[in-house]
Amino acid sequence: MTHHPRQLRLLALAQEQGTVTVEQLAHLLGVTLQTVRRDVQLLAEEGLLSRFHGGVRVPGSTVENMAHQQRVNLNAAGKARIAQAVAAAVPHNCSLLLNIGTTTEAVAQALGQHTGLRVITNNLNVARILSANSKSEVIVAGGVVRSHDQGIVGEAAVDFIRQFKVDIALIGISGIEADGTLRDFDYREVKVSQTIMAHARAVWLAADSSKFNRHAMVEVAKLTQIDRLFTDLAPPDPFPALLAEAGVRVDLAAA
Amino acid sequence: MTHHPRQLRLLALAQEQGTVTVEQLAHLLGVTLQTVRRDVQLLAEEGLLSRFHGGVRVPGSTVENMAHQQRVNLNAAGKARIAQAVAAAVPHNCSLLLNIGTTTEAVAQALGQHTGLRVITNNLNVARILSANSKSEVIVAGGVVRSHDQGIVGEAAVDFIRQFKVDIALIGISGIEADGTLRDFDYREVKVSQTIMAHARAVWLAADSSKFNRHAMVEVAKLTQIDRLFTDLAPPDPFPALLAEAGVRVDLAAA
DNA sequence: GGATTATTGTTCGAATTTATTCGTTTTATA
DNA sequence: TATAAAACGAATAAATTCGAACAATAATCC
Repeated sequence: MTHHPRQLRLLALAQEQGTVTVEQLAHLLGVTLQTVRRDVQLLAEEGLLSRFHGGVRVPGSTVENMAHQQRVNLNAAGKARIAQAVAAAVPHNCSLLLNIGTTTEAVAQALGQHTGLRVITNNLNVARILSANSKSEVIVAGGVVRSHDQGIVGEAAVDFIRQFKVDIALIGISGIEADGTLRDFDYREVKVSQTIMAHARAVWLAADSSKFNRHAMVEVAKLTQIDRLFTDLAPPDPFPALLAEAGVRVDLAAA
Repeated sequence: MTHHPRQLRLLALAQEQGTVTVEQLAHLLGVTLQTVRRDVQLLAEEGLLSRFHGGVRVPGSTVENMAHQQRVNLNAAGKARIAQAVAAAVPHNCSLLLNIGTTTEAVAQALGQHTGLRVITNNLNVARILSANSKSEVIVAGGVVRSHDQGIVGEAAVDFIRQFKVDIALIGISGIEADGTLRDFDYREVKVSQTIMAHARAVWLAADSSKFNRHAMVEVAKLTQIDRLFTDLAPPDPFPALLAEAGVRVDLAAA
């Protein structure tokens, strides 16, 4: 006798939301609190869930990636819309390079239904999300794992990525400045991102509205190197002019 | 005796819908609940269906994703004890290679408090677990991600690992046979494991009691290549003699 | 055609699951 | 720290589902 479908739905809900209250679960599943508690107890005993007073969370979400989880939640709705737009633009059976960033992770999630993709990434979260989709092949770059965001950086990652040439590079970024430069915080990550861009036939940038005029130290690239920009709100001045001048096609994933 | 057409239709319906209740099936097939139950019992015994209270599901639709989690729970207590023993034997500030396997994941968990470790792995779960511990450096091998267990296999991973030479290789394995061979199921994973062993000054094997006399296809190594074995129960005959002959030091992590 | 076997439907007690109630434990707030 | 509110888990009753036994029907064989 295997799990009841309701229990699987419960697990899926927990996976989706990260944490869910017992009350939410009872409402979403259409059963009483007590039934939810029974299911939760069972699933927790099997190690499929961790529970806390009032609800459950996916197991193994330590304090460490909570900081990361919170970043994921920053403008989550906007990122999800961007991710949907990107996914809609990505054809089946093509090759992709994805770099580090919560936006690219959202895109990975949205690419779950694609078939025949070949995805190369230096982001362990992207690898984990996409490898659950057995219809696509996931290749992860080797190198040192950065603890705070599970990103792989360093010379080894750069060398690894140099082996490939893909259809589309999908880049997330920390900030876009008014002078038309894309910037990031970590020097090593910048090296990887530059390599990714150099080894793709097209470069797409996914950046939610909070990235405009946000300052970061290290220059990754110029806007002119970008082919398409996916964002959730119309960029503020002076970016529309800059983008037009750089020949960047802008895809607005509005609410 | 082959299957009744009705049973084939039942299977098709289950495939279509993912999950179906017994009642739905009775209605759709135009037979009584009892007949459906008889069919369902038969098909479930043949492994063609998984049943739950009230209905059935195709085996391995949603459940497949949980397979890994469930394997983690197999003899979880034994694995945890082994992991503690291994962690106690690993000195601080040393370099390690960890391969794929739920036991090595348990070890990774147990190594969380060590400082100054340098860990190289082809297991994304190990990387995730250990990268949360910022006092150690985690290096992940590059290559194709195997979806069912987040392991990295293939030529790229082998090449990557060849760059290093570490103090200790910690190996998990699928089965240990009575002829003194260590075996695994996936040919590509075997290649990685062999490379890991070749690039370490000492080879430690972590294997819970269920691995003895368990059959797997591909030979990874001989017992003679192992320096230490960590297990949770005294090995059955003829392994004590074999281990002594091979000069393997056995560490028993008993309850 | 008649006897035998296999399959399906019916009935009913056993087992499982769910909802309700209530005392206990945990968490939040003054 | 004391108090109130919320969440938890145990117990029980109601509802649902399961499986076994047996009768009815269909299929097969001589």
